[in-house]
Amino acid sequence: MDSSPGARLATLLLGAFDAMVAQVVADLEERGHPGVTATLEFALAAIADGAQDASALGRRLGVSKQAAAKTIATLEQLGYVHRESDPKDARRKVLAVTSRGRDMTAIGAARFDELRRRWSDAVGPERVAQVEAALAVLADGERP
Amino acid sequence: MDSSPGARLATLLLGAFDAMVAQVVADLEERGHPGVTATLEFALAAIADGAQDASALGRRLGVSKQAAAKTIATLEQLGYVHRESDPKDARRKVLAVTSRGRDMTAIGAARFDELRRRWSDAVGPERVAQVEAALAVLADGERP
DNA sequence: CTCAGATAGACAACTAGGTTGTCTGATCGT
DNA sequence: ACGATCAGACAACCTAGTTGTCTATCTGAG
Repeated sequence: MDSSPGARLATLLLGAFDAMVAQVVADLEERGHPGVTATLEFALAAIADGAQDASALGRRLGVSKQAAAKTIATLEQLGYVHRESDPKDARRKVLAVTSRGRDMTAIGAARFDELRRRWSDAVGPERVAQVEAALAVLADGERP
Repeated sequence: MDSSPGARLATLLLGAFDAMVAQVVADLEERGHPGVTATLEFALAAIADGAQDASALGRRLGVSKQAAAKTIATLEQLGYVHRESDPKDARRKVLAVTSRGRDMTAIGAARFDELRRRWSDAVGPERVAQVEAALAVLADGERP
C-alpha cells in the first residue's frame, strides 16, 4: 500500500506521462523514426515552434544552453535539423527543421493527439477540460 | 504556441509532477534532509512499504535490480537504510529503514499530502476524485 | 565612437539514474 | 541430486542533464 494520497497522486501523474510518451515513441519507431526519445521529440517541436537557436531552445525547454546544444547535435546527426550561420549575427547558428523532421513532429503530434482523444472518449470530454484546468493549477505550484 | 493538445497534456502532466517533487525536495532540504532526490524518496517509501531487498525494490519501482542496488547504496551511505544478511537465505541482504529514514519518509509523505490537500482546496474535492480516476485510465495506457 | 557588459556557442569534466551483460553463490522443485 | 531460478556484485555503457571556462560577437550608454 502506497499509504500517502499525495505520493500516489505524484505517481499517477508520472505514470500517465510515461504511458503517453512510451506509446508515442513506440509509434515513431514503427513509422520510420527509430532512436527518437521524448527529449528529442519535444525539442524538435520547440524548434519547429520558433526556438531558432541553442540558447532560445534552452530557455524554452527550461534547461541550460549546453544541454540544448547537445540535444541539437543529436537531432542534427539524425537528420532532423539543419544548422547554418546567421548572416546577421556571426555568433548564432540558426536552426531549420528538415522535411524528415517535419515528418517526425507530425507523427508525434498526431499520436499525442490521438491518445488524448481516445482518453477523452473514455472519460468524457467535460472531464478532460476539468482535468487540464486542475493540472494547470497543480503545475503552477503556488508556494505557501 | 504548442499547437498539439495531446503534447500539451503530456507537458502538463510532467509539469504537475515536477512542481510537486520540487516542493517536496525543497521542504526535505529545509528540514534536515539535504541531497534527497525524488528517486531516493520514492525508493525509501517503497522499502518502508515492504520491498525488503534489492530485487524486490527493482520490481516494485519498475527498474532493473542493478539500478535498485545503486539507489540502495546511496540510501545506505546517507544513513537512510541498513542492510544485513538474511539468516534464512544467504543470498539476500535484508533492508531496514533507519529512524532517520522514517523521519525522511514522514516529512516527504506529509508534504506530498499537504500539496494534494491545498490543490484540493483550490479545485474542489470532487474534482480531485475525477482527476485521479481519469489519470488512472490514462496511465493504464490501453493499446489500440 | 568606443568600450563595458551581455550574449551565442564550443569544449571539458562531472553527476544522476538508468541500461545490458557476465559472474558467483544459494535455494528450490521435480 | 541436479538443473533452473534467483540474489547480488561488478563492469562498461548510455542519456540527459549540470557547472565552469573560454572565445567571438553584438549592443547600448556615455
